[in-house]
Amino acid sequence: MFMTALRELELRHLVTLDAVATEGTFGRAAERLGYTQSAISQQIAALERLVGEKVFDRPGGPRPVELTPFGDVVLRHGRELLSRADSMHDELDRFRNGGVGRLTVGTFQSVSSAVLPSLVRSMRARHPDLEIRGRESPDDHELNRLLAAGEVDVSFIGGAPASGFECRHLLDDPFVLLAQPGRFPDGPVSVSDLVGEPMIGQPPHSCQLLNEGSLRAAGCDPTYVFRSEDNGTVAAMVRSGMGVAILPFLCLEIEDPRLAFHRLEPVLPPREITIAWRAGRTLSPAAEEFIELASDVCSGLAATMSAFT
Amino acid sequence: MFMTALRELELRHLVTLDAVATEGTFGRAAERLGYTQSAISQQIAALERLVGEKVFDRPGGPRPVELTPFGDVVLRHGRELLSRADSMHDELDRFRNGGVGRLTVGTFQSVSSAVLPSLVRSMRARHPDLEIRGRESPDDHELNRLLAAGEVDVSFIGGAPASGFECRHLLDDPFVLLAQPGRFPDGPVSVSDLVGEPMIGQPPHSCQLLNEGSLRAAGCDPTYVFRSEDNGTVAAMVRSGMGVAILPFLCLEIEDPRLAFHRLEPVLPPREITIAWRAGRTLSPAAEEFIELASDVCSGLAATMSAFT
DNA sequence: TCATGAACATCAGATAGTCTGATGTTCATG
DNA sequence: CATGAACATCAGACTATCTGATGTTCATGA
Repeated sequence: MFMTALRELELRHLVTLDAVATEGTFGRAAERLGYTQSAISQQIAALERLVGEKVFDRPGGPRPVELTPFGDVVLRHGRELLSRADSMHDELDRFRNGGVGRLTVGTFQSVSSAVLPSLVRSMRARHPDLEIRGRESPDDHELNRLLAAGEVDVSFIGGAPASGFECRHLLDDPFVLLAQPGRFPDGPVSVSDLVGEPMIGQPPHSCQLLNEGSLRAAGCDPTYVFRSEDNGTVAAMVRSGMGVAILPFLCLEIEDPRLAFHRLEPVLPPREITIAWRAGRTLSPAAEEFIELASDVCSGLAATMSAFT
Repeated sequence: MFMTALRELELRHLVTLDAVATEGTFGRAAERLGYTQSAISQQIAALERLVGEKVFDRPGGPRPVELTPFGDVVLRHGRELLSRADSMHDELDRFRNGGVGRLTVGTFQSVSSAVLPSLVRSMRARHPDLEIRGRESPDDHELNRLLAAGEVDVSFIGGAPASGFECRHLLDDPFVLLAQPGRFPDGPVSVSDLVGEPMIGQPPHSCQLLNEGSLRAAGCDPTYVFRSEDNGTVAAMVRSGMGVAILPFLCLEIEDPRLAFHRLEPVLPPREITIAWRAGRTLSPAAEEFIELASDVCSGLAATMSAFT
């Protein structure tokens, strides 16, 4: 709760006080500030009315004015206020550029490992003073909640966002089959060949639901013998021969020789990776730029991916 | 030199921003601040014009407004500005009371030893946060110069101050004769008895000139065989029998049994101790109070002195 | 002693900003 | 679809501030 006594104080008054104290006379201060002497006289009078005491002694005649001890106190505080206002102005400018502030991003595992590293590196390189934070959750609903609550400014989402959000499509992430090498011949595997195959998957949320739905639609009602949140665990289970897995491409460690991956036929509808924000809310320039950069990085990623699949 | 861009910013705008951000709606902010909703709307619009961006997202309909990221930056800085303005207000109040600030006092040796200790103790007791400084000089001209230059706020002066100053009389400090015990019979000594007597004195400035002039006027043209700035040295020379000295009473260490002091007849015009400040200059409340206290302390001292002489 | 000029104060009028009160627009809710 | 909450806008009154002209004070120098 802020006081009421100086509510009518304007920065202009303090700028004038400073100018007069620096220049020594009302006239020169007027010249410096582009006012007339009369205006300065009236402004100082207004300031004195506001603070309740004379801030200058006017010796009269052709002698310059001089700060009173009281005026000196006002001036010292006034200069602090002005320099705070200046730094506010500077920071607003930098903020308009995306250069300062805090950007909190919602994300989930595969984006965190495949997209964020280079994206954050680019943002940091452009704006070293921007504070970038992340909140990771495997669950789209949770990410939507964080976004709605304003706990994150933007969030990657593995699918279409809930209503009340706007989003931008970044990437189609195809589902691929993960199996032991030799379990299937090289090349695409038909969904019908998976009927009855024990499967490893993630807990039933977000893209896992999408993928199970697609499989059923394609005529394969999968049986899950193991579910884990952790993609590494899923891969390990597949390596051990416990079953096969269908995962979005971005979840894979494609260099692992102990695993083979196959395209599926028919192709399942891919997981769509988007970045979302609250509808109607003004985004910070940093967030706007982040979205642009994310789009660029994902385009690059899409090109790399199409070389693999 | 302060920037120009936010010169039209008023603290009122920031108070309003804070109120709306806290209350959540323009209407409640209006109620809190005693305005109408329309006024709040216009003030926020003015603020947005000044900073160049929207500070609130207005979702429309019956939903409350919400800060934009930009508005959040403005608010954070604005609150700092407001709290600075508050602390300025507080300090001005304390200053009006004499409680803060710096008070620099010009002084000379006998005042420093006889008057200042208890005076400074009283001021400190009343105003623990007031910073009290002193500048000592044996020469009234130097003290006047310090005063004129504003290097001291008030100054004790051993006589009438130069023109351009106002002063307050504090004390009449009588000149007394200092001699070896037995050199003169107890009681008053006639000035005529000092003719031809070798004398010890101070260098020819300030009260020393006053005292020599008075002696000559009383028919005694003194011969100085030793001059020292330091009253201790003068006393030592008298003790050693080199001569006698005429000094203001306040310069004496009256407990020294190796020295006798005598009133003079006729009584020489006393040294007048005053406290001076620049004419026409507003004094700080602390300085005003210091002058009052000095006056009190010196009244007490005058009573003590009259018991001795 | 007096004219001069520097420096601040004051006044009147024009202008611009801000407040109030009434009215308009938007939109979630039932 | 009517209601009501919430912000925007508008007109009019009022106030503050600026300009330009004029007044007052006072150190200086002829």
